Amino acid sequence: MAKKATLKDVAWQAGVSYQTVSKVLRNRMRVSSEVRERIYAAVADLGYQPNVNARSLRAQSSRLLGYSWQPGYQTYFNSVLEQFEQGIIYAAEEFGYHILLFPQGEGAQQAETYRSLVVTGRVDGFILSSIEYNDPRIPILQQLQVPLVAFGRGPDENPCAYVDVDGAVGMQQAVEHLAAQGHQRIAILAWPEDSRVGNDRLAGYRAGIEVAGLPNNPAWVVRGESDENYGYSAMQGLLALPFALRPTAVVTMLDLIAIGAIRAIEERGLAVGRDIAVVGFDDTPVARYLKPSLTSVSQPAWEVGRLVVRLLISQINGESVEDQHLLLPSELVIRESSLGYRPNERD
Amino acid sequence: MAKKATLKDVAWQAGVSYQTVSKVLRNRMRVSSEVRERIYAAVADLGYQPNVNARSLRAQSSRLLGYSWQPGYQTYFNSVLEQFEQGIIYAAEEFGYHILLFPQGEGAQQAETYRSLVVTGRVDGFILSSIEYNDPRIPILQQLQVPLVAFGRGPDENPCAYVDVDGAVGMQQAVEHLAAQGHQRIAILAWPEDSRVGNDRLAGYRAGIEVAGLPNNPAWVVRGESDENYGYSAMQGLLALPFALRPTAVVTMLDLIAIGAIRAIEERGLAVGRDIAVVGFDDTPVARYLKPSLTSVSQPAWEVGRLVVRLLISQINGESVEDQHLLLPSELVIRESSLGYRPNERD
DNA sequence: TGAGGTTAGGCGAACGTTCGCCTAACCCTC
DNA sequence: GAGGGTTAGGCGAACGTTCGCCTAACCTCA
Repeated sequence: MAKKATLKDVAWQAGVSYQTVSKVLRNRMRVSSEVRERIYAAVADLGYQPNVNARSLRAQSSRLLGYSWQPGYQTYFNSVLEQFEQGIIYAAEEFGYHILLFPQGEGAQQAETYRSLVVTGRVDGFILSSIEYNDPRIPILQQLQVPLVAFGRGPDENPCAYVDVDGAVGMQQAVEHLAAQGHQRIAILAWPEDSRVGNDRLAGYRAGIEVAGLPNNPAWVVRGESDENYGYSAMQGLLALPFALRPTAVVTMLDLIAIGAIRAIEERGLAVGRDIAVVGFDDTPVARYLKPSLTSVSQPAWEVGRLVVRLLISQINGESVEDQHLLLPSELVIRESSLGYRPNERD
Repeated sequence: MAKKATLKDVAWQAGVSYQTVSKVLRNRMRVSSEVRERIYAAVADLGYQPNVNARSLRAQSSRLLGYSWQPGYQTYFNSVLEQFEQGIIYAAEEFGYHILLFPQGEGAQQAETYRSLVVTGRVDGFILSSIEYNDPRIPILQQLQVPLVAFGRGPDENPCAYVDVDGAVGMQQAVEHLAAQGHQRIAILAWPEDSRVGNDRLAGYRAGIEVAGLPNNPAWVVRGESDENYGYSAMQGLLALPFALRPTAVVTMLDLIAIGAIRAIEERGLAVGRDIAVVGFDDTPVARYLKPSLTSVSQPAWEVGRLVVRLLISQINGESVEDQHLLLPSELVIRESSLGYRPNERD
């Protein structure tokens, strides 16, 4: 690796002191245009770029943001987290920051990891995703008094700065859309009760049912984990209901769950859309390519990422002016799987 | 954020010079046990941890590894990349390194990004994944003469250090396993010809066919992209072949493609396993939970990650002793979807 | 013409380490 | 009891920046 150019090399070549070079490059000093040109020429010639480690030392700021997520959480179809990651990376880059990766560890050792990252000056702040009700990371980090923004709402009683997607609005849109298509009995393949995200979406479902004045039946609320087989077996269960109780539409928590449900529907010889409408969640890339294409609720994950970084950097810079709690709407994307419904009297 | 303790603070409290503290903590100096204890006591008391930025500056090494991958590449079911990421993170941590994230950018601007990362001292080396035949990143980085290890083989003529999984062996195992189950006509849902990974696996398929002495038919090699619908429609095509030519087993490039194929099979009223065997690839978590559970070829992605980091750090430390080209075997995991075959004369 | 203001640029210090050399004290040993 | 080796620890310098103060030169205007 070739020796890297330093301020002194540039200064020598331009015939000025190295501190002057530093100031000129950062527009901290007025100089004659002749000197300025000599400096820029030397910079270009030597390919000079300031050493970030020296800068970090001097400025006591590494311009690195730690990103912690829960590996294996929604490990399939996690395109939302992937988009979020992209969003934070690009937004950070715009501010001259980079993203340092560290997965959420276990228990007490976790606290030590965070402390170490902070106290050694590795990172200037933290981004957390995969937040759940009583996320252990939040109190630990708050105690360290380090800038922190989460993707997702934490415990209501002690909120840290966050950006989140309001899954309820998209879910409600989905239900209202299905009602508008003539569906009366709409089921939901929900998540376990300890999922805050799941409960928010479920609330949107209930709101939609209420607004549309549709019947409500506890049998239509099924709970399970994030896998295709849950969708498959839960749908089988719904299809086994007596015909008069059998839902004609189902909304889900994840495209993958919807895919499982579709498999059960087709196996039963019914047509998705025409006989039973299916709505996914997250609008993953597959949704568009399925046949029939899958109606899904999309999350502005990229935008969430950008905002998270914006908030975090404003915290780092000590400008705590902005509102540190943002909620972005989710949005229904209508495709074939929820269209073309023909009420059917046969079993 | 509380003021962080420095060497000088520790030294003051222990009553020695700060350089002595530095040396004692790194076992570079013999001291009386009394002094040693005073130092450790002060460290514990103040919660001292060395400032990484100062260290980086002095050592001219940031202990940061850049990780570049292609976002959106195999964006669904990318559990292999996820496991790989985990592997590099944990392995790096063991060596006191961290992973810096930056997605593969576009074109010429890309080169500048790499150069900047190197020349500013941000990273000590690079890890690349999603390598394809003529990956533009490799020559750029080689020109920068920076330590570099890839997950995947690059161009054969100018190989950089890599760790890769030999997909051919798992694919061949799959074909031989299917042959042992009595299958005679085995199809493959392959990738486009410009995919090196795909071609390697296809070669494994062909080797398996040959070893098992099975018939070969160009119609049984279908190519397409990584989505569920490709699996679905390609399988429909295979099922539409005249009965005597119709494959009784199909191997695929991805579990997601297998899921699409399964959908087509079941829609046709055939049973996966009994009528038509299906084999996925990557052994994603879904494979286990599908019904029937999915036979799949698993890749030791976590292990690949560890080895990549090992190689990279040995390069950084200038110990170029190890072999810098490692190939790990993939392995067939047999589940229900490839068992229970009953040759069938009906159409 | 000389006091005061502006301008272009220099210079010392500091951020927190690590490295290598220096020194004082002690211990042998002949 | 003087010379030489070992040991415990000190000290200056350097890594590459940024920051703030300093200074010489020139300009202005009474």
